[in-house]
Amino acid sequence: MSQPKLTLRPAPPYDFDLTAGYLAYFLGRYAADTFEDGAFRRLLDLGDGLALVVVRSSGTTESPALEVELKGIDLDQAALVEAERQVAWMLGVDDDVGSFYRMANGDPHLGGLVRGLHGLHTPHTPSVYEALILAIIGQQISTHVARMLRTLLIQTFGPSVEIDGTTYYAFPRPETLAAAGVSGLRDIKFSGRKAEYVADIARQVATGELHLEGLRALTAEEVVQTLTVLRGVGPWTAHWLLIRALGHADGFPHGDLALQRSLGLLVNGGVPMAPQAALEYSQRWSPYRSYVTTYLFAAARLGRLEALAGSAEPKNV
DNA sequence: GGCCAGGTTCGCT
DNA sequence: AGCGAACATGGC
Repeated sequence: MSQPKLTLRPAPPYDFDLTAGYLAYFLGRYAADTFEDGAFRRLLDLGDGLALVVVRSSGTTESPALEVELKGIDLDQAALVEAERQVAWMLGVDDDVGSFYRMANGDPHLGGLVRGLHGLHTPHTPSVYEALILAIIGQQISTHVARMLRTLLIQTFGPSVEIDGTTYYAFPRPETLAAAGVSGLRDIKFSGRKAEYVADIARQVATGELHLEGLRALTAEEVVQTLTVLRGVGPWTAHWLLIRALGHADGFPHGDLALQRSLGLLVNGGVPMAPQAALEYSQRWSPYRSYVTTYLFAAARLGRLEALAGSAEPKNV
């Protein structure tokens, strides 16, 4: 059993604790991702086999370095390269926050938000498919319930392996979810509607009818157009994927309740902004709205948003 | 128990 | 086009 190691050098500034923490929703464990005791762990499904990646920081925010360990299987060179690519993508190591910071520092509301989260990069899901399934699960339900459903999905249908006494789960393959079908998903407490959406998309991906990775070649507008054709996918989900799966810089899910509240705290005297008002207001942050969204969610999850609340008068909504 | 929660679809004007 | 209601589930 080989245990290759490699080093990643993220684009500074890069705060590993913040970025990996955000990926795990600052809860230590979230779905297939864990970040505990300074180590980010995730079981990757490389097609040929499963590989547990363990990542730790060996640098600083201004001079970042990550040590990556691969455990659990004998990896050939191609799998090694693929695992490295996926980890780097997940942890946003190539994400360059410099131009966003320059914009934010000239903005009356973003300065404090950005300073408190210095070095947070946007993390990504390994596949577009994973982000899509996770996003649909998260629609309209509380973050707590969403977390429960996501964990249940992964632990029921995800490929797993036991390493050093701990069981790790990779994200379920589309053919597994397609086979589970609506009834299999209903068994793990999905609503009928969510079960239909997820089973249908999994089936389309499994058959090759839907090629989600192909979205990487498209513009943001084309991505939204393509995705919203799918049943169960609206503007919120499409924009969420721009940010979390595709690494676009200017996604903005203005239909998001939490985003409307966060924005209200930041710029609207605590009054949540209506979706259209939020969208219009956000134009001034283009083309960096994905970063604004990520930083707002990070601040909210860390309970820091109230401290940043501006004194601006409520705008008409 | 009733109400709400990090939307989307469907059926009405 | 735009608006309201239904959808289903767990937690407070």
